[in-house]
Amino acid sequence: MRMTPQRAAVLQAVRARRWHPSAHEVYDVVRRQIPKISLATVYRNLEELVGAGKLKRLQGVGRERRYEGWLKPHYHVCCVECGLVEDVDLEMDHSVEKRIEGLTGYEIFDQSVELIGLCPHCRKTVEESHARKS
Amino acid sequence: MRMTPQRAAVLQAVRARRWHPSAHEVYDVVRRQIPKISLATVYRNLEELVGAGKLKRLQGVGRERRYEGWLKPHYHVCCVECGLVEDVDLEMDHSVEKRIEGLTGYEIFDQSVELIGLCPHCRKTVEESHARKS
DNA sequence: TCCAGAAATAAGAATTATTACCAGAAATTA
DNA sequence: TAATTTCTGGTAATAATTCTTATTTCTGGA
Ligand SMILES: [Mn+2]
Ligand SMILES: [Mn+2]
Ligand SMILES: [Zn+2]
Ligand SMILES: [Zn+2]
Repeated sequence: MRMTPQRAAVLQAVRARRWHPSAHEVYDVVRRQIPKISLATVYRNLEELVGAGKLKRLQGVGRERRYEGWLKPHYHVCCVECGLVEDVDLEMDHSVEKRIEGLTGYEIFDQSVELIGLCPHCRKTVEESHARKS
Repeated sequence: MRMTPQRAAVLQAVRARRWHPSAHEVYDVVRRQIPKISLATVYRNLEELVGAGKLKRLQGVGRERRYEGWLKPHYHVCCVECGLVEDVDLEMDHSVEKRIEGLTGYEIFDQSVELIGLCPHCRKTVEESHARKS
């Protein structure tokens, strides 16, 4: 796999922050650097970088596919209200993997854990609207 | 929410087996009972049943949205090779939820855990192709 | 250095999954 | 019964992703 300017820009855009951009969001970022880049090139390179193990694909929260530059396994918290998906910097517990390998006969090599709830901001909003009703 | 024949058939189709059907797969099943049912009705009712807490939506593995009739929280094993998603009947560990609530300020009320790997069948296929190469 | 693939690109068409819309049917209410 | 509400089937529209094709860029050997 050649490292073209387009491909490098895509990789860097996803790695940049701890962020989980969709293809279109990556496109918007990369376009500032390479204005003529095609959306199809972004899609293609995202998938190729996943294939090469340089990016991960997020288990779909929401409609679009999202990508991940932080390769270390980690938990995600997802807000059902605003759609935010944030990383949690906490050592992951892998003990369940072994147990499930024995139970199912699968060979497990990764784990995707999303904690579903309300972010601090939406929590406030929801509590206020409850108070208004009662 | 009225329980119309269409809605009941959709609910029953998802509950039937421990399976994770897409809207179109539900459509194919329900159509045998109600041949004139519209695909839009299936989509609409699936979402309404999720809203009413009678079905759950699966965190997207693959491109279509999948639905779940087994409401008890449980682990899923996903095969990267063939796309199979299976239930694991094992009591879930909820201890991490509390820890993450404290850490992030989120209010967590659900958890979605997918164990990514190879199903017993694909495992065999992959091992054989490795042997052939060497 | 020049050339012949091979690999990658931009642009846009096509495909797929989902949602929106609407007119009429069915159920509910007064 | 008549008015109102809810739901349905059919179809059009939208959004995300993939495919196609002509063109450009790169690489390794003559
Ligand atoms: Mn992450
Ligand atoms: Mn399940
Ligand atoms: Zn939020
Ligand atoms: Zn498999």
